[in-house]
Amino acid sequence: MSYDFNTIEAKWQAYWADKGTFKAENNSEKPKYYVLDMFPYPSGAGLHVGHPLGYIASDIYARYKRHKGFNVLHPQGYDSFGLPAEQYAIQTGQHPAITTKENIARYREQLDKIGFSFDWSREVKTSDPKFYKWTQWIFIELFNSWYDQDTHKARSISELEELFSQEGNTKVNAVCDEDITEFTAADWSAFSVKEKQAVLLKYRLTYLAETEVNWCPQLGTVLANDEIVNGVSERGGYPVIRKKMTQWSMRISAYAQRLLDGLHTIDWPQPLKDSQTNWIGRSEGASVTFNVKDHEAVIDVFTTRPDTIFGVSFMTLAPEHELVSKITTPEQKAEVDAYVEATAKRSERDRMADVKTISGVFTGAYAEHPFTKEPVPIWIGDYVLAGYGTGAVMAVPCGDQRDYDFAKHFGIDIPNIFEGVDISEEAFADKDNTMIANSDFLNGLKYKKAVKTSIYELEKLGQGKGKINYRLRDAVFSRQRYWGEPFPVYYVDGMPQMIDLKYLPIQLPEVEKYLPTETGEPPLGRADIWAWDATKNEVVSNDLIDHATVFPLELNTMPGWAGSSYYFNRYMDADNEEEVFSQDAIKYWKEVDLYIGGSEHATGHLLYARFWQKFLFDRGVVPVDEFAKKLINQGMILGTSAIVYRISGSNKYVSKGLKDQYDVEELRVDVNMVNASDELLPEDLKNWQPQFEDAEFELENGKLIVGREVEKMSKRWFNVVNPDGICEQYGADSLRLYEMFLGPLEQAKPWNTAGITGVHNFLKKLWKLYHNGDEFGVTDAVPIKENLKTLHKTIKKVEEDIENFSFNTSVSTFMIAVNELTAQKCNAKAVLEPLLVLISPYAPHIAEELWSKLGHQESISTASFPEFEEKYLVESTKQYPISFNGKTRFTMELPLDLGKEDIEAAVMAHEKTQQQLAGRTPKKVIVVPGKIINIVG
RNA sequence: GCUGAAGUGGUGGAAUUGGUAGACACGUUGGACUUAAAAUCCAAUGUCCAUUAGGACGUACGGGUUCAAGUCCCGUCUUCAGUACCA
Repeated sequence: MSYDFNTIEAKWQAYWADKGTFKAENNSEKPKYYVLDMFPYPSGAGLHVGHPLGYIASDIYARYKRHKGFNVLHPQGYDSFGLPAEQYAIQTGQHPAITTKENIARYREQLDKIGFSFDWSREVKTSDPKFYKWTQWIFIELFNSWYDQDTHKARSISELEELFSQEGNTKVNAVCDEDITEFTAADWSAFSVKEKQAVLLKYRLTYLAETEVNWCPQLGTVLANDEIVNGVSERGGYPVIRKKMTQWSMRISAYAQRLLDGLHTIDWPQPLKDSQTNWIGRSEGASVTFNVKDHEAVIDVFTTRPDTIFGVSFMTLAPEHELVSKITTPEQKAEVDAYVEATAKRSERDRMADVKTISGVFTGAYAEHPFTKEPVPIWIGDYVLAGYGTGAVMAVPCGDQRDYDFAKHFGIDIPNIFEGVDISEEAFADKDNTMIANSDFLNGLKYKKAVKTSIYELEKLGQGKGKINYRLRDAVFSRQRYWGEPFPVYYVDGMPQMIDLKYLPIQLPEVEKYLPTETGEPPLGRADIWAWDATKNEVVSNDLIDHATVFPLELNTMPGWAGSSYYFNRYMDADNEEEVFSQDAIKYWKEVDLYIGGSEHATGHLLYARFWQKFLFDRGVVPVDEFAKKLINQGMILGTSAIVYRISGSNKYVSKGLKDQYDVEELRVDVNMVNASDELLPEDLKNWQPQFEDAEFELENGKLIVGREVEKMSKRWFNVVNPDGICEQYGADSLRLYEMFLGPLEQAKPWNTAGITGVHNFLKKLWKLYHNGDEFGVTDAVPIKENLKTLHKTIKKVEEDIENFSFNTSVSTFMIAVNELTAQKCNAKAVLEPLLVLISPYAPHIAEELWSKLGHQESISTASFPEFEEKYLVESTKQYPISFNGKTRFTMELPLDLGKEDIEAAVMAHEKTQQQLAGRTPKKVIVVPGKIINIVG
């Protein structure tokens, strides 16, 4: 009976689906364990072999944990709102919901073939109204909250109103907009409803604000910082410009410090934590206020080096700074205007590409040094970024290289305030190893002391204070797109109003086209039925808008990260229609124990999800403030492209070894045509594409050998390998084993289909081990010692491997075990039965099949992982006495697979042992089979 | 520039964390079986010297610590990833 993997796999996949084998219960005697994958965006291209890598790893771990007696939650779903479906809709008119549905069906089919132990009864789709009802609800919760810096948590907005009516806003220490004016309790009660709403909006955790945004004209939308790569849009690579728009924003900056602190409590990869730390960008320093001479205006700057304040010889404002137009003198106006205009025109990309050119213009205005009262010239320069700090710097050329270069370039003074330091060539940025000089009260002080003293003196003057600045900006939450969550928001007299949970979800309206309108409004501006009747509480036709009872609805939609910021919690109670999830469910599952996914989400999804989790924690919705205890980034699987060499100007192809004799062009060809020896059959190439029909060949040793290149798996390189094909040809178990066998989970590694025969042969050998010819061959024979040694060594190794997530080495361990047991002619059930449980997480289908042949009625997933019994590994005790010439000379720890005989043989065989042992007791003996390597001590 | 990770056969990668370097697999070569192919099985496979026995050298490069270094320390080089005028 041969190993018929296609039949076996189809049989068990149907069995698992039918019996609901992997359905998790929300209560159990067993301890819980939650294993999660980052849910996929269902793209039209389907899965390639790189996509399931992380899913296979998490599936192995989930199945392992079930064997270890845990109640395992292992769900899957789809991040199904997004740009590609919308782009496709714009081009074809096809509704994105239809495209998305088709893509999901295709994904599901592909996923099912690999034999994952997902609990599909909990499936979520972010584009499903049943799901985005709760996305809208969380948005409303954010709207109804503010951040209290005294208690370090988000609180209900009604508590804030209470505070305002009792004591105004002067004592409230909230994270809020900067343009807050103070008011008393009396003022508050005198405010109109609209005025109150306007004030509260400045405090809410999600708020409307005129913000300068990254506008991408080609995509017709706003992009978040993490959606921009090298100054162009991540998707499409289109240029991005700065533009002011009224947008919803999320006050994530309120959580900057807690997002940093939380990193210490979670087991995530260090590089990922580092990039979040950099992204949040905490820096300690001081804010300093400079008065502008002959103006009412002041310039606030942030500096990390208040100790160098006496080294200030000029100030620089970002060209976009609001004071520029106010303070520029008439003489300088023309030059300044020209410069401002020039920088605005320059795209972000140009500005980044050229960081070396120094440019700037003097405004003609002067600020006053807070201590010396000397005039400080005010310049503008594009090396100062409007988006960081206050968009203005106090320039200390002797201590900062950029200020130094600027000063040199424009011939500005470079006063030296460092003791015994030469600054004739470059700035001195080293904080330590010097003392401050020429600085009045700071003279002779070292960095730390000087910082403290300078802040103290600034505070005395009322012109500065210690400050912690974060690079993290509030996150823009509006997108001018169709295929996203609609906001549950309508506008009365220009003020946003939330729609009550009772009437959610507010579903996406139908539109004729998915493009922005001619007047530049988002696609929802095309909807005819998109107004809110506040009496009937339903969406009605725009024609009915009367601004008394029927109002316009928000036209923007939410960004891609909205749904992915809490979906992991929704899985816990995915069908709940009353609540986002029940408190019972969330208190039982609490958080994700193991989260596996790509590192590209470091500063996007993973930061936003942590932010929402902390918010929901503050509001008592979730019991823990970090959503994932442990996270692993799986490495990308790369493609191994195949290259043929065409003699330039001809249609003749030469084998790789001959290419240097000619002037050749390289052409990528479909990797699936190439065999394990890099050989390509000329016939296959001729049949592949019409351009090769008449191809001629020059072979080496009768073969056409292709060149290889490792690069990202992509259609354009013809190096995409599809998992369905692999499953058909070798089976899902082979695919699963091979993906693990390729190398360490976290590492990037190239795919090469040829190598899969190794693991495939292993499965065939495994099958044979349980069979005797055509008969099932497992017996009740008593296992011999060697059998047990092999089994227990394998248990120990595999368990260690899984706990350490080194899945690649356990595949080798299985191969060794099966080879050994085959050589030992083992057919003992006592060995072969537990061995199946070990292999089952990796190759579940074959394990189920053999398990049922052993007479089990239940799925192997209910079996418990075998215990490792040390006694079969070593003869007696760990400290084993070694006798020599009839006398016990020393005891030693035995290597795992060595017995007493091995050691004694080694000792006897070692010529020098007698001399070495004469008169001393060795501390340690290094022994390998048949040989003593060294005696120490 | 900064931060992080890593350099081991023809290839992917092992190495109980300081103890036989190259497990396991691919590929290659030879052999068995077969009319043939596929499949399967057996053997060899780091480099160099030697007919053999055996020996020398070997984990990017140069030093060091140690009875013992791929592993620890110092210096150099290279590659990959992330980030970038952050005041």
